[in-house]
Amino acid sequence: MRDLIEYRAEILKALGQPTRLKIIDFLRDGERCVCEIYPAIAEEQSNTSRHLNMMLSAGVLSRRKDGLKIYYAIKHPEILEVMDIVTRIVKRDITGRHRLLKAA
Amino acid sequence: MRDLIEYRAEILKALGQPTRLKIIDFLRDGERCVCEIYPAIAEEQSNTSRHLNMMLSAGVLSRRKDGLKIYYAIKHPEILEVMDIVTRIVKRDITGRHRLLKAA
DNA sequence: CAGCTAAATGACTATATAGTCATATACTCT
DNA sequence: AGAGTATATGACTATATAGTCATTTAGCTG
Repeated sequence: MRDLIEYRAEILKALGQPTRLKIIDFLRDGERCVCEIYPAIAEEQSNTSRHLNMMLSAGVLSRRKDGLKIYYAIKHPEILEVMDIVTRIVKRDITGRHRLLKAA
Repeated sequence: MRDLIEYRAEILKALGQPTRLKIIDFLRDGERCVCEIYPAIAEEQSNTSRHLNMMLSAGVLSRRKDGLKIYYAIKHPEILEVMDIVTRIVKRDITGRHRLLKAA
């Protein structure tokens, strides 16, 4: 049970960062190579590579080589379920939240 | 959409840390006061308090005062859905993973 | 009010993280 | 082999994080 907690935390932490979230969003409809990902999310190639590797070793992404290119994909469909649930929470919760009061 | 990403990341980050995960697990069957939480997870009162406050402002927990005691609870039932999904991923993925090879 | 209990916070330390720039590695094609 | 493209990594900086210990704040009760 101890190890399960660490592993769960690792997955959730991998998802809990804006740049990585952008990557997850971009990978939603299938695998993409790094050369497609970093321009899409407007981050440096090296930074993107680090985040991809981080999510790979957290068990969030999978990797496939094809010649020069390396394709990353979301490893478990449930990851997208998680994202959908969190999005739902945010959208429902966002009304009346201090966070949005600055937009007023 | 920009703000949504930040907010989603904040929630997921709040869940992605072992000590906070222990708290979430402990709060699974209902609200508890700080004085129950920190002995249950075997962490210092001050450290526990910080994590609780962090999850509160991330929108993961809610807080209720009752006299001297302050009761925290999981704010959205969906948080538990997220935890269940992640647990399922971990349990399925854990076989044949380097992480578990050290136990061999 | 005095003393008690519960929770939060200040000050600090050690470590982790995100990001950048430059470079190295790996593969392809001529 | 050499040029070119795709990805990863070393070295570094700045900031964030988790944790500890000591103290403060808040509310209760005698």
